[in-house]
Amino acid sequence: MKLSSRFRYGLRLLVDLAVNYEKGPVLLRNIADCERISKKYLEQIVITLRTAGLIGATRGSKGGYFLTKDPRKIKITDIYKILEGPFAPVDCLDNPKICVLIRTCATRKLWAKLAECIEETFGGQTLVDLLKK
Amino acid sequence: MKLSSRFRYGLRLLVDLAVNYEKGPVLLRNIADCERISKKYLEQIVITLRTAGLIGATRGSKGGYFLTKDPRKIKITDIYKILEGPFAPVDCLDNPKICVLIRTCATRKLWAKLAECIEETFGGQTLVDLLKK
DNA sequence: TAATTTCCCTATTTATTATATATATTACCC
DNA sequence: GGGTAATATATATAATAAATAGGGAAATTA
Repeated sequence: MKLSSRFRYGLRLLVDLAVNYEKGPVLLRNIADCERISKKYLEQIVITLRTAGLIGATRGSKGGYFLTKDPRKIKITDIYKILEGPFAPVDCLDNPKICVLIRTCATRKLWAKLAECIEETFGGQTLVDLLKK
Repeated sequence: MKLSSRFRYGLRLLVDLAVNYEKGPVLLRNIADCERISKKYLEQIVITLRTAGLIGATRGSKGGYFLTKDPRKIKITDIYKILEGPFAPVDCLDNPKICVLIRTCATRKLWAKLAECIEETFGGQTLVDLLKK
């Protein structure tokens, strides 16, 4: 089980924005260089985050991206849901219909437990909690 | 974060073998039909499990696959390592060299915590623990 | 010997991930 | 207003991984 780089990159981007919170918008180019990520890939990720309302943008010179709310109020679990999807490690947990074998499935409970544990690991942590290190 | 179907299928296959433990070898064809999995894909998975020493096989008519040891002694974590790989949700946890940003990485600790939690979820559970349901 | 089944090698399809290209739109500043 | 710098958007391409498929060799049973 690996985290998607979509989520990893997105999270790091948000950390960068958190550092610069209230210091004005941050250039995507800078983040891409700093984090060694393709700027074009970041653009895609940024769209998702903007649609979700986590970040805003201003265009033109002196433009860039910024958090729309206090990083103390942005939970890691929210970011996870947006970029990584549901916590369930298998699709059939949330959509029992897609599996014919639900009744006899010996592993279902284990997957549910796994989903819980992942969510709990993030606990109530927010973006600022990541900065404290 | 999703589990690979490689691991899910492999685990279900092992559960089937556990049910038939000491009742003689099980046909791959039967498992494939039962579990609605491509037999050819199962063949690949089975090779890995056999190489790892978890299962054995006999060819020819009346042949098939079987567990090489008591299902009470086969831990889920072992199967995970064989089919899914390390518990770390990112590669840089086990191989710090592959990432240039280790020193400044704000998320590293979180990933370590996640790896632990995944391992602990499986706890000491074995194949038979899955059957009890 | 014939039937059955694993074993093994290779090819193909499909899906996901990541990067690249090109153009349009917006905002700032002189 | 015009130039420049940045995001916005759509699409194409490349790279990688996941899953399926084919065919035949080797072993086992009867």
